Amino acid sequence: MMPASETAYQKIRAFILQGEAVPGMQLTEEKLSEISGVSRTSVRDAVRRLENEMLVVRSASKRLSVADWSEGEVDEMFTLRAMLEAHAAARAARRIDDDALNILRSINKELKDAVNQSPPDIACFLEANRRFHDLILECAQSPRLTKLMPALVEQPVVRRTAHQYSKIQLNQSAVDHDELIAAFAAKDADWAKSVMTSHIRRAFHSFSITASPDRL
Amino acid sequence: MMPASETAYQKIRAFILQGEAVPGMQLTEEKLSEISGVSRTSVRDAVRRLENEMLVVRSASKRLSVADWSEGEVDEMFTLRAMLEAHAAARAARRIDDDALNILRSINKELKDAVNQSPPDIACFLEANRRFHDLILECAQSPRLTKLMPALVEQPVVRRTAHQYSKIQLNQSAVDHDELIAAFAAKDADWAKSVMTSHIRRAFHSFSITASPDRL
DNA sequence: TGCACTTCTATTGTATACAAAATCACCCCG
DNA sequence: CGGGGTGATTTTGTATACAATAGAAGTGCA
Repeated sequence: MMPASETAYQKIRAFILQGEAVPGMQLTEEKLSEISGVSRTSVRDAVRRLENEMLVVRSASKRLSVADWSEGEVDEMFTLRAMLEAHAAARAARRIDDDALNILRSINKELKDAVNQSPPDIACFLEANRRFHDLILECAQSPRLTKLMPALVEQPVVRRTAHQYSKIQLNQSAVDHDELIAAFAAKDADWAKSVMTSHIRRAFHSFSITASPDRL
Repeated sequence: MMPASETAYQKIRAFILQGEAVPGMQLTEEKLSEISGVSRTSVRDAVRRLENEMLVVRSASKRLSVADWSEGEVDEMFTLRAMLEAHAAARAARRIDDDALNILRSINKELKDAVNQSPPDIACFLEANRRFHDLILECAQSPRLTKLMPALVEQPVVRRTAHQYSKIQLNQSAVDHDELIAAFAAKDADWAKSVMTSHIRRAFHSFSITASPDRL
């Protein structure tokens, strides 16, 4: 049996990321308790975690709401994420072993398979993409980096775009990943860093373009 | 009256940072509850915050202990801090106004006064230093950066060195701050970024040198 | 009508009691 | 003696009840 606070965390997180919640909407602990089916104590625990990931925010008077970030703040998020993931890639390049390298290759194969479905299997793609980046983070062997990253990925705003990626963009991701793998295989930290920076920043701009219709 | 969880947070934090706790030492919620004089509920709240700042860590079996980082992890911490504070300085340079600039000047004056005492007033220095960096962070206007920084400053390990700064090192900090202020006044983001990078990395190496005797 | 003041209600904060899980100490059996 | 299991003890997890506080709604007075 999963701990109640973990249940609450996952349910609330899904509630926020999978579209049932609207950015800016108010949340009460009572409501979240109903949604997740556990007591407020555990909900509060879960909310703490979500606060750190900046999926929910607390107003001056301690009331909770679903995070809603301005365009400028989304820019900043991608900038920080690019900095930190690039740094992680550089560290990983120096530390990665053949096992991890092979796992990366196999994950990226899954990712390509997902892209080549018609239509592309976005859920699978996102899942493989997540595992790919997570493994790199693990190879970087930096507990601090591992702690900081969750606040920079999977923001509420991301869901607006997920299903709008074009096949070309999805393919480009796979190509980027291949080049990252090459950089890792060569143990070239600078190369890995550059590729990762481009990879994240390209995703950012794809995001901006495909997301903007939402704001029209 | 301060909220109980805030009381707990401050007391436990002081307990860890001001030398009563030993890195690696085990902590129980019960013990922390006694130390802080509030119930375990509030202690758990406080502990969550401290976990995010990575001042305490949780073992696989959920037991708490005072964080204890390897040399390599301290290096990584300073590297990340240098990256993020430099980024913050660059943003601040583009956004800072005359009011904030003047406050920075006045804080740095306090800092210099503390250094010029005989012996230098370290507590005052650290306090002014903290406010200086905090104000820059505020001027950077990046909620994410603000969220991430606490995990990169005031680590348990820092206290080993605080009182070992030489007057030369303290003075160099004041000089760095002056140059930062100049960069801000000129709204030169690149300049500010470079100065901040040097500032943090110099502190890191001063730390390494003065801290190493502890490890002999 | 406008505005302060005062209930009343909704929401968060805290303590306590109990449940679950992990660790430890001990004992039994090989 | 040593290993494994079993019961006791410590420690963390969760729920519930109640307290404190913030927000909303109403009320009376100028």
